[in-house]
Amino acid sequence: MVRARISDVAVAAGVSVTTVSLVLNDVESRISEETRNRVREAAATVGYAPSAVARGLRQQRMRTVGIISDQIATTPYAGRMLAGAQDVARDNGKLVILVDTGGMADIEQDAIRALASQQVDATIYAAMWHRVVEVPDGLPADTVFLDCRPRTPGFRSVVPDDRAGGVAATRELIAAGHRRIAFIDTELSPQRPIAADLRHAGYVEALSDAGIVPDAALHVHGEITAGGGRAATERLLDLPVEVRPTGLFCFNDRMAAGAYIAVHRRGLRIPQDISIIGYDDQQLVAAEQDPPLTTVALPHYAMGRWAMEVALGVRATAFSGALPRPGTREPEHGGDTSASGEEDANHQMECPVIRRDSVGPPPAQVAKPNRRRTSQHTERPPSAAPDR
Amino acid sequence: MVRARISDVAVAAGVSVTTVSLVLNDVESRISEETRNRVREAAATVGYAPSAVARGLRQQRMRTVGIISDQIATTPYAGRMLAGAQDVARDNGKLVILVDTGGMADIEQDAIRALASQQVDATIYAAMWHRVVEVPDGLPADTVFLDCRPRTPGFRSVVPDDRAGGVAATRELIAAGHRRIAFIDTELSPQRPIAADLRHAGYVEALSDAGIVPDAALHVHGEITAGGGRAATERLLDLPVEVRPTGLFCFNDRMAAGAYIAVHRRGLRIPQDISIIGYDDQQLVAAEQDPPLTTVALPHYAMGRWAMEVALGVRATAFSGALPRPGTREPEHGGDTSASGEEDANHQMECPVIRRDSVGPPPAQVAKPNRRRTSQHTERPPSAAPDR
DNA sequence: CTGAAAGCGCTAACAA
DNA sequence: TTGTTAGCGCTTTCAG
Repeated sequence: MVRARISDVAVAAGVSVTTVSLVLNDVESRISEETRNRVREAAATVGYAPSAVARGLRQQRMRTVGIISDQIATTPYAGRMLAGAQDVARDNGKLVILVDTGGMADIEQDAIRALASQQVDATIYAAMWHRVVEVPDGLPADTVFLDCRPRTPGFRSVVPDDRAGGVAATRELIAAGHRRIAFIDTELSPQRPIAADLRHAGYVEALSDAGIVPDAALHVHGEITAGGGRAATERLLDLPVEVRPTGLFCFNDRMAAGAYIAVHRRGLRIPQDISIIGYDDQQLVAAEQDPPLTTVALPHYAMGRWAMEVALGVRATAFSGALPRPGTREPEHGGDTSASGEEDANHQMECPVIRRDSVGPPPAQVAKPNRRRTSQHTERPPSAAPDR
Repeated sequence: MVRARISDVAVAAGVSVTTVSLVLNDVESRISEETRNRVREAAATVGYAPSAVARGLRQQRMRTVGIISDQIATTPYAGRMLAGAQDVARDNGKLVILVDTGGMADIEQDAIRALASQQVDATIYAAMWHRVVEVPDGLPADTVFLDCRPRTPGFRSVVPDDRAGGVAATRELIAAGHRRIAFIDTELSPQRPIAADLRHAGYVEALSDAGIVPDAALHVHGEITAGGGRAATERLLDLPVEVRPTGLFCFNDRMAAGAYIAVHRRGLRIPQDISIIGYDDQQLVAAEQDPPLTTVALPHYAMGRWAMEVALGVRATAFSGALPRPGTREPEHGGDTSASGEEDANHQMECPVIRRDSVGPPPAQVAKPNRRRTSQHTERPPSAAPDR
């Protein structure tokens, strides 16, 4: 069976192709209702499916968007990012062409050429974990970066606000009453994720805000695995009891899972003896720890949506006006309907705390009694010097 | 800057568009080497990028393949399937258009229409976990089903061989010396995954082959979560010691993680006191258990490859000849180069056992001494009562 | 060895 | 209210 063309419908309906085109695309209502029905029936009976290719060639707009990603496979939460982008694309009548480059530069170049060839309406460059990326040659100027920040400025991008997340995680522990809070960090290798620095900065900021001076002994490092988290935690638990942390902020859930193992091996309980907070809210690991892990969620779905909304021009950003994006408006969708107004072109998305059961108050016997507790009322730590 | 067309290249090179087309597509070498170079230079200087859309319209072949999937986001290992498909597509010069339907029938219909409209060369219908699916109306007859089996026959499909995987898992335990082996199954709900029945069938088969009669008390059920696995395991551990299982085959790694918790809570050790084997080889959970979990891997990457190879016709199957797939051969790739020959159209892919540290020999004291053990020397535990 | 020209299926300017 | 027709950019047949 061969594809029916628009002319077949025209013949079947006894009208011209123009009429068919007008009717099927709901352009103006200058065609009589009767003709419209006749055309629609004819289209149905001949089994007409319009060719997006021919339409695309004529209109120079394919209604597709390309997503170039390194490593779709390696990270389990990458899917949520794609889902967010996908959903927005669908709501705007676009199809997604996905290319996984495996991080290889030559494949990346092929992908860029192929997408240009396909005349995609927009391009998203996605990384599967928050990092700084080199902008590949030939990438369209209006490309939106998802979960990564381009080294070259002038592009729109969205990344998680890892610093604020680090603040939130640390505050969660502080609010529960902890003062000795450790940060279980990744190693200081050159490929260290920038999220590590940001989360650590947030940790320091939150401590300082609470008048707690960060203790270098409580900043430990390990591989980004459960094993790494476990080893680092063991070192922390070896500390003398009066300096040993009562709260652990782990770089991610994977390391937190290792911390659980170390803590349980010592016969300590979570959160009665020690509180733990993770990061990532990784599905199938955070919620299924014993007890369920309190953590900070990475807003993958929301970031995917943001990137696609910006790429399609349904959400304005600081660069939107400056960028050459002609003919992208969808007449039938009424243009910019997002009331969100203009946002920063480099967006940082909030990482919400997911409260489960691994954070509680610190054990009573560890809370060092405050020596000069004369008329001390509010949270004023003895260690905080009034001035320097 | 406006796209350069082929005519721009022709003008720049001082030749006709025909020549440019011939040169750039490496068609016959009837063009002189000198002209070829001139054309290539001209193309480079004007920054020519051919339009896949115009080419597609002319050739009626877009070199794209559509993948329709329910739920790309929900399962963490789905990515590997897409990666497999993606890699094969790339090696064959195809681009992947991915549509996530979220399992909604109306969106699915839109997706099918949209892909037909895009004139994709092939279509893959993927589920994110092994199940039987209804074939949606309008799906092309040559669609390949990935990780699911269509209810209507006549389509090509690939799924994991869960029965053989169940056999392999159970044999792993039997080979280590276990005789009392439990199967921690999912619940018997109507939406029960077919993998559960298959793995259980494999379990029964392996036991029978080893001359062990399956004990109904050792077939327990729970939710497909760590909590479900934990509860089921606790029931098993409550059994009198002489009937209590020494080996646990869990429906999946998630439930196995729950089994770990239950076992550790009882103060038992893995694998010294009890051996555990999972299923799925779920990244970031199986390998990071303490001890690392022995499990059966789901061959997602290989299934993704298989589906794409079959969809593109680079791998033959039983239905290949019968199906109407005209004009799909790639002249430049020399057609069918896969030496694998004709395969069954409904392929079952092997699930390999991943050996880690959660399976060992059963504890000696539990091994009921064989009554007629006349000349037995090794491993005779003193605590074992000669008879009951 | 190279070029002219038809046409893939559709939209949209212009005519009627 | 409807129809004619010129392309969109490319490949490919057929002539030179």
